[in-house]
Amino acid sequence: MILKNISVDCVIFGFQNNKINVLLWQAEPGLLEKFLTTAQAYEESKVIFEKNPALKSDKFWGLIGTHLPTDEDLDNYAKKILKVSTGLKDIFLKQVQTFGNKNRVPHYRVLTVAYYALINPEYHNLELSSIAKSVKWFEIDKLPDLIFDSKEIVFSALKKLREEVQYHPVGFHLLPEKFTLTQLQTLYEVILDKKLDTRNFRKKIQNMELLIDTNKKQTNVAHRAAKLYKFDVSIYNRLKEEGLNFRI
Amino acid sequence: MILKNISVDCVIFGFQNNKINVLLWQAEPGLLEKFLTTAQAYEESKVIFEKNPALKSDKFWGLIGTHLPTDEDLDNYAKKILKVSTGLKDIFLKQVQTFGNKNRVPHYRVLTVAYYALINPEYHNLELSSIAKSVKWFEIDKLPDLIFDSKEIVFSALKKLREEVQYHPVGFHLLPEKFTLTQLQTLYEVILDKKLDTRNFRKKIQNMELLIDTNKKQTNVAHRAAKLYKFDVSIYNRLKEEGLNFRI
DNA sequence: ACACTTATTGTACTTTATACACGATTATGC
DNA sequence: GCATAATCGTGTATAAAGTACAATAAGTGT
Repeated sequence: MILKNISVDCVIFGFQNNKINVLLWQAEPGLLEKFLTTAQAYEESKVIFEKNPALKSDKFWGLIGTHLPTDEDLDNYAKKILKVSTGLKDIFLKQVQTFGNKNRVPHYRVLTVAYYALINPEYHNLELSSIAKSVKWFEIDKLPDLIFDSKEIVFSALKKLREEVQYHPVGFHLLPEKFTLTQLQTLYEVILDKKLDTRNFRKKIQNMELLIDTNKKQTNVAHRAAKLYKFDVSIYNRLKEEGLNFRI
Repeated sequence: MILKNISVDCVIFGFQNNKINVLLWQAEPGLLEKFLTTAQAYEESKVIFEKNPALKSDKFWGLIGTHLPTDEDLDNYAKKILKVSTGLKDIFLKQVQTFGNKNRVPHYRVLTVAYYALINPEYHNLELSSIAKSVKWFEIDKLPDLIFDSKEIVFSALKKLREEVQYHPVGFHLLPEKFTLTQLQTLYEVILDKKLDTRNFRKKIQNMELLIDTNKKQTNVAHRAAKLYKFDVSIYNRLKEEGLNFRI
């Protein structure tokens, strides 16, 4: 059984080509349910799709999500959706908010609990996902038309990420395991939409003592190779508890 | 019609006797609905109560809230609940998160969208509320047993308030229109659960240029009367946009 | 006048933020 | 092998903000 009035949608962020990207899909009736839940829920979900022509449109992209089954915990179901749509587990995932205006979706009443996820580009394995054919990355400032209020949800999630990144060490989930200081700086610049001073940025980061020099360097770059760093997990965990100040 | 799987609950915070207080009630079947919605919804809600003996218990206190009707916007309905339960409107109100574990409420499946509200003690007019007889203030560290996972919801809301207060000018909603610097400091001390240095606190606040001296003083106090301040609304609004840094 | 209670204020020191520019290193093309 | 192109990596001086700390002022009540 599914809860017809409740959907769970994921705003999946990636960081590619020095841009924030969002993973979207063209909803195919019942596709997610096939991998996530029971045959009955699959059928129920197809009925909902049939009744709502707007949902079937292949002209519109939307957020990856589906109705919540009665026998699933909310947070955990969001994790499952991520697993099915990216092929990955143990991804950073956080609830954004619940959208519940009465006319946000035509013809039927549904509340959407939105989550956002951050994906490390090193482990993008979309080929391994169950719905690989229907999904695609879009740069955040080049989004296509989105169905219903999905664009509002994306930008609410982005706003939340932007706030979060200033006080908690979350942005790091968007980086590969080993990364350069320039990558880290660019990530912050992109999320905060602000140019940062390199020397001051490095001073600040290094004062946190969060980074460990891996003694490795970039290879195959046509310029001076940058050092590669990784995170000190124990300090990372402490900062996650205590918060950090990255209002720059 | 009401959405049987969705409830909206409000964690209403007040600041009295130098303590954070929470407004709770002993749910009476259909009471809120009577004032909020249609006769039909009232009947439906009573049926839900009848089917779930735990909901009728008068041994337990709980959060003020009810099921969401199909024809109400989510955020707006939370506002209505506040109006009915406190007699006040234009109250600070913010969504906390949605709680959706499958077994959080016995015998039926319900997601709770939680909000928190901050009430200015000057305008407590609980006598004027429609459900005045069933509600009561409790100090946050002397809560009674709460029904279901309500206590978890209260502390999630408190955590959210505690985070919010460090970066946005929200705590001020808990103060009367004119207040002393000592009141303001105590408020921060209570929310952050931390002793603050008076001189440094005042320096910090006054650097924000947020306060206006009303040229009035406390009366009827058996000691030197403190000056009364109010907020500069334009600077308050600017800080609401830009954020502030109150990590002390 | 005196005791009692809370309000108000300043300074020295430490830490953090900001503004700013050039030599070092690597791959490539000639 | 050497010039070029591209990015990497670093230091210092100044300003701003945070921290630690305690005496005097202004009311009320007796």
